[in-house]
Amino acid sequence: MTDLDDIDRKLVLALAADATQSAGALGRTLGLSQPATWRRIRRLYDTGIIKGRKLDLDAEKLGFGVTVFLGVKLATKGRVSLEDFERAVVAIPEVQTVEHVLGMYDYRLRVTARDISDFERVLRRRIMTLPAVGNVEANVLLSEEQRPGPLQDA
Amino acid sequence: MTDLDDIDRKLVLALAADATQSAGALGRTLGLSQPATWRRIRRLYDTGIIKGRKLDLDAEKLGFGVTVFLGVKLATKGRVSLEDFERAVVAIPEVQTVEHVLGMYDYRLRVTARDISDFERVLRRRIMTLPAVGNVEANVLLSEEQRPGPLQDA
DNA sequence: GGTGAAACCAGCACGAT
DNA sequence: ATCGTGCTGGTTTCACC
Repeated sequence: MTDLDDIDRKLVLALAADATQSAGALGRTLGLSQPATWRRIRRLYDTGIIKGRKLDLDAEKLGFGVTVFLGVKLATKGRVSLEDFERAVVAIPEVQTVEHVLGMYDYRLRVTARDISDFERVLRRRIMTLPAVGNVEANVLLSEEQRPGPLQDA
Repeated sequence: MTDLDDIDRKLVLALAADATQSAGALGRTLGLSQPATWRRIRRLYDTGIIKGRKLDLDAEKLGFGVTVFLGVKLATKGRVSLEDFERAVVAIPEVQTVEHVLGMYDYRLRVTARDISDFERVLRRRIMTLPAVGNVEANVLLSEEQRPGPLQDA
């Protein structure tokens, strides 16, 4: 962990809500000059607290109307099984996120497809044929809401 | 869905990989002038295909070392139950994502905490006391990988 | 889509507190 | 150690063709 002062925390919060804001605009709302604000942001990058900026895309408008979360339990799980599975799963373009987890499942996948029949194709031809795959459970995404996270009152 | 031409698709792909790139730099690699590139990016914003730019933060460096996915099954689920649950759950600062899903669970929550004992506090005092909450299943995040998504060959 | 230009911003000096 | 001022080159964002 790295400790941040009050201003850094406000900067991270403001940028987390909208990373488009400029250093000058942020500084104005915080009562800081533009270079001072910029230096703090750069320091947040340099220390790795901010890893980068990512686009927030509308999957539906891009033609991908179906998002499904898959919980995958491996049938066998030595070191080789995990590595084989991970290598194979990241080669599937429809897989957006691969989460290695501990609990009822071994992996959690976020899969996106054009429609339900497209998803069936991905499931049957790509997911079910993954090495060492055991039980698979699916949850179809209806709606999603992102929250600022626990930093707000930290 | 909105249809994009080849250049727009390349723009979205390039920006999805690194949203820091300038319109000028992108235009140079695509053989387009800087304002033309910028107009295309702005059109992607205006049509809502690009919803915004978000920070990619290192939760661990911010002092939140534990991330847990919770699958929540509601005990009762009329319209009121869903609304009550959603209203209560978005008020918990540790909840980063609320996903309404169809399948074995009704909701999937991404919860982040400082450590395991901090997570236990959130689970016992905030999650388990949510209105209409039934069965809860947990998966602890070990590692996570983001992929570009299926647009690459569309 | 291109060109040109204005306003703005990033990024780096230097000096002050 | 960090802020502020002043500056330069690049970027955004507007004209108009």
